[in-house]
Amino acid sequence: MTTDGRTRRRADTRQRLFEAAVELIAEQGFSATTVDDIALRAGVAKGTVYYNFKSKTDLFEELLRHGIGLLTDDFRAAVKGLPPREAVAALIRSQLEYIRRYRAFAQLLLSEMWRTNREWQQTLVLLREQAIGVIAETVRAGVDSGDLPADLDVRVASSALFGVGLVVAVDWLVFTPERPLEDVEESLLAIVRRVGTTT
Amino acid sequence: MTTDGRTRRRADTRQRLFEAAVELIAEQGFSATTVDDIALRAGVAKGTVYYNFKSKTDLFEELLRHGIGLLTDDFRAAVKGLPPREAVAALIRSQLEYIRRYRAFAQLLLSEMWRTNREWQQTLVLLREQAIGVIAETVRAGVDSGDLPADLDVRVASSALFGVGLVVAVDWLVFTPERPLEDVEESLLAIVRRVGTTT
Amino acid sequence: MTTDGRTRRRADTRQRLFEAAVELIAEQGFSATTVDDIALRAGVAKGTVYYNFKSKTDLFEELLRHGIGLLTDDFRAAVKGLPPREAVAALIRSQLEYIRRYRAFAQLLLSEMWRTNREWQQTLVLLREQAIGVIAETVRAGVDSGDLPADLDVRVASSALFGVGLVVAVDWLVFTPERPLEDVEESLLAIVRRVGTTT
Amino acid sequence: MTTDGRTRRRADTRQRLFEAAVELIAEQGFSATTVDDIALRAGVAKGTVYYNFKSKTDLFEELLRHGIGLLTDDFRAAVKGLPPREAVAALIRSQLEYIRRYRAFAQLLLSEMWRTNREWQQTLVLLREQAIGVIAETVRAGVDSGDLPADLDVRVASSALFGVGLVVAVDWLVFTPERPLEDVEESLLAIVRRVGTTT
DNA sequence: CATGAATGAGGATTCATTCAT
DNA sequence: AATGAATGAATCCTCATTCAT
Repeated sequence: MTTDGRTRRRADTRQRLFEAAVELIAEQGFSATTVDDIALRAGVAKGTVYYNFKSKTDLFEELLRHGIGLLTDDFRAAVKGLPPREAVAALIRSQLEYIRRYRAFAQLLLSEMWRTNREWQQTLVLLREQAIGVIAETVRAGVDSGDLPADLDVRVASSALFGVGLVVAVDWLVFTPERPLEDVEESLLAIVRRVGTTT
Repeated sequence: MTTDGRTRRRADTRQRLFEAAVELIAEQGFSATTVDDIALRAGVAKGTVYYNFKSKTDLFEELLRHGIGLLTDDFRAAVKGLPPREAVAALIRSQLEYIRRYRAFAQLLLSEMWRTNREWQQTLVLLREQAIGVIAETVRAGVDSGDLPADLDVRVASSALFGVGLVVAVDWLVFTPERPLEDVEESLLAIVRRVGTTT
Repeated sequence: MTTDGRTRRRADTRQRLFEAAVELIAEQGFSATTVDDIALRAGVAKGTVYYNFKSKTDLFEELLRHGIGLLTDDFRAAVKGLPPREAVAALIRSQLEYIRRYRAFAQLLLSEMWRTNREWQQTLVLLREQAIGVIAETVRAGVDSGDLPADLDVRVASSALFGVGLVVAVDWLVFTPERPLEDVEESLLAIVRRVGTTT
Repeated sequence: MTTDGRTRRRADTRQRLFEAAVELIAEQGFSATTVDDIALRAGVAKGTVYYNFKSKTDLFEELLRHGIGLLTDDFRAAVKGLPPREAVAALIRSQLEYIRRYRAFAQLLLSEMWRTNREWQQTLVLLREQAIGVIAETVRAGVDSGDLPADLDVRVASSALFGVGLVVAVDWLVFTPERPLEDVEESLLAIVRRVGTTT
């Protein structure tokens, strides 16, 4: 049908724009990436970017929403039905796999997450809450079940877990991509176990 | 003497420009920060920026050099004469204190360190080597002395240590600045010890 | 019949587009009014504008033709069979009523009539001639019949009459719409009588 | 002195930009006039426009302020110390001379004054008040002195006087510039006297 | 040593127009 | 008869850089 055809065409275009934008912004940052670059890499005319998004900033915010949405979904799927101890390991694995798959998006997050005073800061903080929320639920379950120490600050620990996972994974992919994922996973697990028992 | 007066005045101006630039770039990123912004915050005329630096990029590179130079100096001072085990702890403490003091610079590093394709990438990688080099020397000494496991990948471990310290400290200062430094230090030490014994 | 249905539908659409365009152009001017705006206010898709008119300029020119055509018709109907003196009064009344009814179109005329260098200037000057022509015929009849002074410059007087009627009426509708039409009519008549006797 | 030199240079540039902008906007309207056009005609680089004005709209608003300021000054100078009857005549003469001298600005006013919904509408209405205010003072003095009928609506009469003067003068300059100013002045005076005695 | 007016290349955004459905 | 996704030229605006003072 006409409507479907049009809808699909438009959705395709948006997807292409997302992909082009993620890569470029990961490499160069938001401001250094031009709308021309994005359109060129997506293979559409510049005007098409504006037909599909209100502005460059809008495109970026939707991108953040989309990317963190996927990560949050992965997190939820990973912990589903697992006992606390295994759930934490599953989250780490899930995060690593996500970052390996969407490396550009992860780089971009790493660059923007601890900035302040950017237009999309509010959006980003909210999205961060969302992703860290899933980790926090898992950690809390661990605390409740006695698998993790009762005095653990759930918020702080979840935030740190997220951040450490992000740097370690990105550092891996950027500087020593030949290391196997399992190796990195092992290091991260060691960190978590340790943190769990001391803080 | 006149020359001295001028030299001092100029050094002052440069310092003011450094400080203004660091803060702004930490908040908004390099591209989003304008030379006008920098001059305004430093309280000088725009032309003065160009009287003191060849270009905006040049200012930024000198900034990186200056900032990482200080950090490297701190690292060296911290480990001086210490046995391996204590030296690692001293590095962590030193990094935390540095970041608490030059928080904006740390945010800026966190944002730029894992980017690719930026003009100053080469400079930054070199500077990173410099700082991580000090950590690596210490870790290697630990391996040699048997305080750290013989199969530890020194390069990887040092890089991770640097990255984890950076992200944990910045996350701390941005999201839970009320936590005492000792608390954060404790968490980082736990991580390091654990990593040391497993990887 | 199908054809009739289509024709009527099309005529409807054109009328809706005219109305939307007149209002918007009166408010903001031709250049500041976008085809998107027009389509939106008319409640049709953008493509529909181009299905019905060759271009934005074409729509505007047809609009001018249509609007001034109506005015000229009103003028002709108003003076039909009247003696010169009453005919001038009838023209004024007619112009006022027209402007009250098509206020947006009048504003638009006021804005465009004394411009130069616009694409449709030629069209507009022609249309202006047409409307002023009717006034001029009436004035000339008055001169011929001795009701108006023999040395009156018919062209100049008619042009001024038209212009003064336009500003006074629009000023009335924009700034003091509560004034009754008769009041405004009275002022205009006073002007005309006077001008008639002096120029 | 340096500061003076700079200040003067800048003021010169602004003046050149004003002159270029007035002419172009009078011919084509605000939206149809590009900043490139303005810069080109003023003989400066495009960036200079933005160094001197916040935006194209800002330039236009300052232009309106400047132009109507001059007119208001002329009005005040014209009526200074004159008895009511002569003062009105002086105002008309003053307005005509102003329009002859700044014809482009007058055309521009005629085009924008009765629009609605433009960004600078508020500014323009205020400026209009300012100019009409001087006329109103004079008219009121005439009413008070008995030179003008007691039941005259001062606001309405002043507004109409201003509008009629504007349209008659512009019509004159656009369509019959060979007519001598005195001729036009005579017509306007006739109008005013008549209006004065009837409304 | 410092200034700030001016520049122009470059980047974000708009919008009339086209065209496949 | 109508639609709306896509286009790209035109436009507004920004900003690093220069230079005369």
